[in-house]
Amino acid sequence: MAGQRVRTRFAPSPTGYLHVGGLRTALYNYLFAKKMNGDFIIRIEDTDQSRKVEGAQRNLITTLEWAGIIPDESPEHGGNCGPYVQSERLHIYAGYCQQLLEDRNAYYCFSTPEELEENRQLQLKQGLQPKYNRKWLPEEMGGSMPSSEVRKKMETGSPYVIRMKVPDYVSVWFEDIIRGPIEFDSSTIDDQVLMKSDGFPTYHFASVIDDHLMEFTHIIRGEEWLSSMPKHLLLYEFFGWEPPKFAHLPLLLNPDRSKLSKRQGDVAVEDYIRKGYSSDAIVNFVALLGWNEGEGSEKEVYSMQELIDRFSLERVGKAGAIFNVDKLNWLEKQYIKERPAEKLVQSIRPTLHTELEKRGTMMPLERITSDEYLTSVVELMRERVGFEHEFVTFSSYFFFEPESYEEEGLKKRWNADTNDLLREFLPYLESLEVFSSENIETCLKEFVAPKGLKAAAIIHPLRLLTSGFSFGPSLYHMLEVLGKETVIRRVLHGIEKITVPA
RNA sequence: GGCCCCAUCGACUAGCGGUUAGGUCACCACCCUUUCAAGGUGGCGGCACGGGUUCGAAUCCCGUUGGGGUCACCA
Repeated sequence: MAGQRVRTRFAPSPTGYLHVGGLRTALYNYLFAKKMNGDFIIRIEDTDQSRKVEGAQRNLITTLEWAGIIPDESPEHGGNCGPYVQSERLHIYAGYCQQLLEDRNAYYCFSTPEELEENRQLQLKQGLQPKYNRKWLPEEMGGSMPSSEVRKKMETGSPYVIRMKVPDYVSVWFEDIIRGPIEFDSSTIDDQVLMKSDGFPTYHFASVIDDHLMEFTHIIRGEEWLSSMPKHLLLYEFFGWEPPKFAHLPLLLNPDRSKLSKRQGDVAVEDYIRKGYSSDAIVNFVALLGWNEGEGSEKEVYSMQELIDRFSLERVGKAGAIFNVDKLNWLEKQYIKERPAEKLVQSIRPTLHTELEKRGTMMPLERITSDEYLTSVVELMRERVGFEHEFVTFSSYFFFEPESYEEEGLKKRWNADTNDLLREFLPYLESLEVFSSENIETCLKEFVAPKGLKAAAIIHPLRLLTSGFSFGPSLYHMLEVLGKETVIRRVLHGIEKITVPA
């Protein structure tokens, strides 16, 4: 094991969308592998045919790649340890199962689900812990079932499962990278089903076989798997394999501290993508949910590369963490503030075009879709938006005429003279040769000074008429970007429309 | 209920025997300012409890409480 190349895996079942908890598990696996110059692999655990969802595999991988988590091996990328889909490895499991049977570490069980349930109820009624009663444990393995009975059932073609024979009263011990030593008593665990009656392996069996065959050095997975460790460890022992190192991650929690689940908010990564979160922010946020670099670091914003450089499993916490959107929102803003304008421009274009198709604009199309124009908008708005799409939706006045004027603003900023004042100011604006923020500012101040008025008397109404809102970026800069024509048109139109509040 | 895991501000966390218990988000106030943001300054707010060990415990040990996970022919 020493000196071996690190290999980690993310092994989702294709039953739906990628859960944010799954994203974090995948991320930690990825970060650890990359930090150690190793490989990160995706394996699909589709041993439950009934839960399989069409397209889920594709979706899982696409979403991970969106997040920047690119596998070195996967069903879609290939690799030397394939196939990477468990339903294509059935013959492998069958072989290993046969070995277990021969070594008397596993046995056939013909109990029906109804029988099992009945037994369970009975035990419950007697105040006992529900546990398989080992009815079909053969005589030669210490049970009470004669092998003739087993053979008889076999010959009649009765459906069966194969169970592992858990040794009585042995202590199973291992050292978790995150949690330290953990010990279990085998008497508390059941004779786990290894092979289901449909011929498919259970998770426990398939994952142990594959983890070994695919040569993973570290298994990093959610805490919900901690309690099945003894079963897995016993299997490694049966086969005489050296188990990999294990790290069980703390769970992601709902605000009420239960395991993060639907019905208490969004849990699918796609939900957050749809809302407009960037992979930068999501990855950064999720990485910090359970990990920090410690040593007095006060860094909050990490790129993927920085995470790779600094990640370590030893610094993953033990306690569950609540998925709190406030911090995510803040991170998203940090990234928007830092992101190069070209990138922002590029990413808002699609939103802009769909909006333009829907609404139509009075502004020159070539101008408002130009790099130059969009860059100005982005620079003016980047500290004021929470999501990239808000460059278009939240500040739509850069592209469309205001459809209404904020009522609160009107009430506060309008008086009987306002319309006349604006009408009088218009020619001054119109006379500006160069419609720059500096010129607009001087012009406005020179207009207002002799009247003994404050600049605010005209600043606020001007903002209201040109944007429809009482808030926004620096007025002079905003007007410059909008351009003389648009500004004059909007003011004129506004004066017509607005009647002075009584 | 059995087994297992966990426990520092509302949230994410630093802390690994001696700190005025630090940072970030959120919240509040002030400053900056034409508005809104951004930014700056400050504030609010925490070691679950009880026993030990120790000259000294947030830190080590035990217990209590609380929370979570898991007990499937699901993963």
